[in-house]
Amino acid sequence: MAVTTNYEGIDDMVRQAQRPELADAKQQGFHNIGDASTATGVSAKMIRHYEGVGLIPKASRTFAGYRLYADTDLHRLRFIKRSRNLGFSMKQIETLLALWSDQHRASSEVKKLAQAHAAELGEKIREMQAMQRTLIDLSMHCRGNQRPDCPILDDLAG
Amino acid sequence: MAVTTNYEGIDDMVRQAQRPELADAKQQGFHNIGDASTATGVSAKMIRHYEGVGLIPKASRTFAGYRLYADTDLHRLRFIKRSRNLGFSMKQIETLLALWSDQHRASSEVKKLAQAHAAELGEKIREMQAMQRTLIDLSMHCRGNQRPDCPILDDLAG
DNA sequence: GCTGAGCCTTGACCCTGTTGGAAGGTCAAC
DNA sequence: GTTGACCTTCCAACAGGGTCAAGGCTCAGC
Repeated sequence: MAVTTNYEGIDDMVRQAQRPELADAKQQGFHNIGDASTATGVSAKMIRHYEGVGLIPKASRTFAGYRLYADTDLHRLRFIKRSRNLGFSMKQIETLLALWSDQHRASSEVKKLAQAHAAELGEKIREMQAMQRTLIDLSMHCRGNQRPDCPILDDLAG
Repeated sequence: MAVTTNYEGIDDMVRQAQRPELADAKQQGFHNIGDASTATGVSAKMIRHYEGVGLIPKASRTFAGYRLYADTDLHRLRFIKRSRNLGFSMKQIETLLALWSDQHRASSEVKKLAQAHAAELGEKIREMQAMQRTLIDLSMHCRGNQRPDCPILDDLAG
């Protein structure tokens, strides 16, 4: 079927140049998804998800289809992980990543984002504290014994 | 097709006894879903949802299929609404409703649930406060000007 | 009594945001 | 050859919000 002669191994060489074997890639400093996961603390599941929603670039693949990650990718994943630990949403992290990649960003933009998020947190904290205060208050007025009368339920019932 | 003679209006009377017209039902003190929604502050959408997940019993219907709610149903909806305002989860509310309906419950059970929820809230509040403190701390060290150097991003990057 | 306008309700479906899990198949390594 | 890691795809959770087409209800006008 081939029009030109195929020297043995040529196809393999071409393929390998584009889509390496896993062992070769690892020797060149790449990581598969499992290694990337343990190295960053981000689950493999979430790494795939982040790729799906565009938070990280599409990973290159081995010939067999395994994802490959360079050190810069791990760096990015750790950035995401730390941002999530601070409670930033995916959308906010998207912005943070863009600002991080932009060498000419103004630090005021980052500061504004961080402060806005801190304010959001403060709002939620206040709401939850109000709930907590009400619950504690109701509990204090409930004897909590074997009797059925209960001010907590009475309050919920109106 | 009918085996027996049908006196005029018999069918209507039977039907109406089981599945009334909306106007008749309203005159008897029932409410359609829109009225129930405005009376309780629970959206019609969520009333249907609560019925779907079994939090409230299946509503009776008019002949045309409209849901009908008695005052006891509104009472139950208000109970749910107040519980949600205090941050109880659906599962917790299910338990609260069961306790509410149980005339022989011990108030200690309700108190335990309320205190457990208050403790959960406290845990979340502490987490969010830690996030907030870190964010404020980082922001204080960021000049927030036109220069690109930013301790916030530096920290996120590790 | 009839018709149309303008609401209201119905069920079904998709979307939010983040993560876990399961199924069914392929690959690598021991 | 077996086992574990990885692949994709689909489903689930939470507590709702939004939208759609189809049909019911009410009231004004004729």
